[in-house]
Amino acid sequence: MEEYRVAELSRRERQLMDIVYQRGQVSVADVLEDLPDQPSYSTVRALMRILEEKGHLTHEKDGKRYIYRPTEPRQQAGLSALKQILHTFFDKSIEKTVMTLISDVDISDEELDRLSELIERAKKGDVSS
Amino acid sequence: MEEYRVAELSRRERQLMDIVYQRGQVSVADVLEDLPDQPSYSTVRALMRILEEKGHLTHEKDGKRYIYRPTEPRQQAGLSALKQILHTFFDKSIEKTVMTLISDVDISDEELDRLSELIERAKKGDVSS
DNA sequence: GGTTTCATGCTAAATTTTTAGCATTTTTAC
DNA sequence: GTAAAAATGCTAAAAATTTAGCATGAAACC
Repeated sequence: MEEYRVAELSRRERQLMDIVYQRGQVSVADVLEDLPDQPSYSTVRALMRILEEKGHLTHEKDGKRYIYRPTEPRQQAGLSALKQILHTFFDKSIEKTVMTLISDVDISDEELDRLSELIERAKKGDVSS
Repeated sequence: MEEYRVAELSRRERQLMDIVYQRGQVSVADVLEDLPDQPSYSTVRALMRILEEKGHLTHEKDGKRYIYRPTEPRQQAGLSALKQILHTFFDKSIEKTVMTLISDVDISDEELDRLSELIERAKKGDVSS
């Protein structure tokens, strides 16, 4: 299986893969719906085919249309993306990253509580995700 | 000032901006050094100029060469990048994101401790970054 | 079954991106 | 000051990406 390397994707390809990962699975119509500018149906289909050729997508038939899914699992692709950002913007520091998350992104008290628990469990060596 | 929207960058442009953000400031030679494939000096310079035209970079003279910096601060650009990833891969959940960070990225016990403190302080309403 | 609808398959043109060459300018060294 | 070295400025070609058109095939409706 081809690994999902966002760095190797073109602008549009990246945009489509983001939609695919965000939705989990998509039809061409779904993708078109999420694109802020709307290229033609043909355009999107051509790109989906290219992404499939490159190994980033697979499809199966659902009635008369294709449903596309990423070949690399969401969790794994998300991890790669996070690592990239850690390296580029946060000196590979998880601390700096989490700091930014909890101070600059809206977060509820409940979520903070769950975060505490998460970290306490991690301290005890329970790192099941 | 032009906001740094990674989604609007081409493949190479993104690659260069990543190097700029990772290093903080760069000369053309620095960038060239960090590129895995090495295009010509002219090539990199042309791209830096384009990025400057688009408002993502500025330069100042250092002796006889240019030193480029991002116009948008690193912290802010990092936040945008994180938000994008949260949306695409983690259903906008900080919890899911941090879970991935602490379970799938190498992290020391000391770092976990500092993370705890960080979150405890945030709970008390201290969100200074 | 025939027709309509809605999807894909394939191809090629338009545009954008990426690249490098050569001229020019600025600094450095003598 | 002059020459050499090392940078930038500008331009245009090559390559890749993005786009859409038209042909074809499958499902839905009557």
